[in-house]
Amino acid sequence: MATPRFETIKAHIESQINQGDLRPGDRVPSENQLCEQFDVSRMTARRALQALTDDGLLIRTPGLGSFVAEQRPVASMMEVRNIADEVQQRGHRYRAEILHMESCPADEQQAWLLNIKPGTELFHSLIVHYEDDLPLQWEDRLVNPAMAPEYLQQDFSQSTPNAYLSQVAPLTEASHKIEAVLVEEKIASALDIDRMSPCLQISRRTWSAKGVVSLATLIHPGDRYCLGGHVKQ
Amino acid sequence: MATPRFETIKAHIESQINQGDLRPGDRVPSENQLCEQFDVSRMTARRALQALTDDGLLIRTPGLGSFVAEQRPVASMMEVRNIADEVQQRGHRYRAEILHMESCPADEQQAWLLNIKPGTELFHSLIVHYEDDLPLQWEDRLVNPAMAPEYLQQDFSQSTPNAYLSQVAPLTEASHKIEAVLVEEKIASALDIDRMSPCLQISRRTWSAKGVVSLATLIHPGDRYCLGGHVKQ
DNA sequence: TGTCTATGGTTGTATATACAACTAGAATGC
DNA sequence: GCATTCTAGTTGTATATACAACCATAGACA
Repeated sequence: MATPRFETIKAHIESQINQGDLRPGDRVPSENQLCEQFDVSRMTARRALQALTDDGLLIRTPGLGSFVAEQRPVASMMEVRNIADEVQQRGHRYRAEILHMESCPADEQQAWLLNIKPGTELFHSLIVHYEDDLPLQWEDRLVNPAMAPEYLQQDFSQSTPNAYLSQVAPLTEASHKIEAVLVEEKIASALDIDRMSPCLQISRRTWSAKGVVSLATLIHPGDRYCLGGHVKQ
Repeated sequence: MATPRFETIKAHIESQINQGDLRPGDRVPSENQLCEQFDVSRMTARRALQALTDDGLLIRTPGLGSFVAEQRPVASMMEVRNIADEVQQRGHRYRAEILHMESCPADEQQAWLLNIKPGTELFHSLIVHYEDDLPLQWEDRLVNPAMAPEYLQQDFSQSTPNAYLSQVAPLTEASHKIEAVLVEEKIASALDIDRMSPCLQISRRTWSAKGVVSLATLIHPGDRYCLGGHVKQ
């Protein structure tokens, strides 16, 4: 039983939604219809629909049926977004300045966080992201070399580490911490702000199926960036 | 079938975890043990355990059993949490100082945000929340009087507006904005911080089934509070 | 015409059962 | 003593079945 049957059914419906064959508001086959279509028991069909509901793709109503959710689930701010896309979606020009990019041995804490042995070489990048000519984000990132061996060879002037890493090691898990901080002089000058202006600091650890991928500290000037989100139910 | 049986079992285990009868790492009764204990079928017991796993309270391993998760899941920051519960869960004493509590006419913008007519009387509260004797949150809240007519009569020295509102108008939707800011002198002194120290400001609009309930601005000293979260898949 | 009552279809809950995959520890054989 | 095999217990998947709660529609009835 390589992939469970309910996963197959789930994937089938999910792809129909993604490809537009099923549009928001459309009715999805009922549990019994799926039973016949895939030759499974009702509990199995049900499990597929339930999983899609948990993911926010479907809305099920007793007596009525299952329908494709009107609003695709809003990217919670927990979702790891790509700042280049964000900037371009706002209609501005994105560019990045790479300050630092090298391999260095992991100290005790870094090793623990990345789940590697202390002293192992890890990758370190330091990048400032710009919206037009205004610095928008300071990105300090440590990368588990086992997960992305080619990391240092990438060109991050146009793409972003985020985009690259999600390609080579699709993330399955992430933890975040969000704080308001003041920053040291080096960062302040890179972001072109006063040392006394408050910044939003996001510390993020990401996992792929095989383990910890990366450790990132993202710092935004408080007056140029905020996090937003909208949740239903 | 008022409350499903699996909900009962889930609640039972959840309370055991919350009360410390079951500690992180502890083993939870197996599916079969729960079957006997609650006189239900295995699928029902299983469903309770599965729900707890989805909530991040348990970790289940084939061949081994189900165990209380080491890390209590951090509420997604999208989730509207009750600061009183948060403080008490950390084992500290919660108290609140009510600075202001009255009804006043809605101006243009407030009316638009609360979806009421300009000039309508709305409720306004200003509360500082303490962890032990340290100010932890400045809460400036506007409430749609149609949703909670008794709002001004409540005693918020022990409970919180949050808790009260979620009782009288269970929320179905919320939108958030999170920023890093500096605060004015009045707020700084109420929070007992320097005017130059960065703060985390959360602006939150909440809906119930019947419409917009409330508009809150929450301000936390940057060095005393942060938002955290962990997402899987 | 309008109201009420079945009826069929849907999801929600629950049971009893079966087999597969995995783990730890005990029993066995060398 | 050591490695291997077996076994009991656990979770994961799947089936077949049953009844309850809910909804929209069609039909009966006034």
